[in-house]
Amino acid sequence: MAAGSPASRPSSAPEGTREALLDAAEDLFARKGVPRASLRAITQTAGANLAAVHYHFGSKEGLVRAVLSRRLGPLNRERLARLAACDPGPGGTPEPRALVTAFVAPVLEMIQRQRGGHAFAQFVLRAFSEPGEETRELMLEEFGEVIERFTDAFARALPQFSREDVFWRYFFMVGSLAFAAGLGFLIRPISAGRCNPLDVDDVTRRLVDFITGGMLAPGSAEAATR
Amino acid sequence: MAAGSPASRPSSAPEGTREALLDAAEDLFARKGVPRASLRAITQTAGANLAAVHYHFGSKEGLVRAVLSRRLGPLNRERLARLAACDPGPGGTPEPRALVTAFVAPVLEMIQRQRGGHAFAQFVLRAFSEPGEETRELMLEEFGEVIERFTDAFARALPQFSREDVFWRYFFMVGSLAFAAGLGFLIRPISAGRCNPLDVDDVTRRLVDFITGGMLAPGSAEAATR
DNA sequence: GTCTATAGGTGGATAGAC
DNA sequence: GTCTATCCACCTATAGAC
Repeated sequence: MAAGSPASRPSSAPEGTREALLDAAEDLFARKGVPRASLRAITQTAGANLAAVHYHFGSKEGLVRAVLSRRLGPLNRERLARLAACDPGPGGTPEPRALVTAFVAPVLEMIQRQRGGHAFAQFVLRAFSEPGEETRELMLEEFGEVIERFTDAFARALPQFSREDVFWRYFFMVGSLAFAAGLGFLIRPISAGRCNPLDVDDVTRRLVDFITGGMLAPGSAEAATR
Repeated sequence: MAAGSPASRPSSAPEGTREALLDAAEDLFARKGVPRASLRAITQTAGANLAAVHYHFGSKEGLVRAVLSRRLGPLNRERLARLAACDPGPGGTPEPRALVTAFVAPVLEMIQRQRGGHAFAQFVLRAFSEPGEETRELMLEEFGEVIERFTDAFARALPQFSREDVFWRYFFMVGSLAFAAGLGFLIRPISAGRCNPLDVDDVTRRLVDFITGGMLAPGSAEAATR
């Protein structure tokens, strides 16, 4: 075991190359942005060869998609599982705060627990805000079921609102979460160093408070019919 | 007038080159992202020469900074003016909803009224989420006074909350606004086409409803002292 | 599956004439 | 202030040996 350390033999773990590439790509995409993260830097970090990217993922874009899917899949499955757990069944009315927590908490916990979680969250926000259509299509595929199931649940939890209202509020919820998750460190300069973004339980509680208040807020849109 | 159209004489308006470069850069940065917007494409769109960028702005990064400052300055002055208008003076308590409106409305109105406003909003969101330190520093300089004045006003409007609470809620407000302003079109796939992001008055009302509800939400963070 | 070598293209930046 | 021409670094992608 001690002799012939695997680290010195890049080709000793053929099945590890793909994962190593994904790890390195995720880190570099997040830290430098996709356009500035070169395949040379990625393959070098992964201890792999430049051509390996094209063998495993076809292209740089394919690598981007694979990096996103790898984490978003499990994350959204976790969300759906928590949603199912707080659903009282047909006829019942789910608790709005529980729905918000089921949506928000898995993201912030991933950021805290998984290595590179914060960088990944920032990467997801940037992937959304990038102009290219392709990445965004993948994202919407990835989030499709979550959107459908959660907006359904909120519609039942908030019967006083129209379906349109629910979609808009769901959208605002996504926004505050995405911003807080990807750019949480900005709270430091904003608060002149008085707030700590690293206390994830605290941030989760605060964010759930805020979003729940927003979801439950009385609507002026319908009232102001003119 | 008809003879010798200015469009065919790029050098006929020497003082316009700088502004033309800013216009073209803003559009291309927003639509393609900074790294993929080449100086060649920018100068060609502006009807200027490649070297003009380095003459006027020193570098591509200098051009980025100039593009951001040009719009953020007036926007934030407008916010501060509206904030001053809804401040009842020392001893008085400002209306939370009015503060939220003063913060949010100028952004959405700019998006609607100014040419390229939507693209610019998306560009600002991306500038925040980009890893580079330099751009973010400029942004925080640009927003510094707005942060200070608005958090002060909210602290007076919401005396039941600690200063820390106010900073966090201000941060969440920025998140939902930034996401809604920069990625408002995402409401279409989310709502399966049922919501319209182009009705700015409607969006403003909905967003102000949501944020105001979040700002006023009872806090569980302090209560749960554990 | 992994490697080397290279093709083929584009980028930001600059020198120097006008 | 504006232009042309060019330098040099870098990128993605691929061909073909092992």
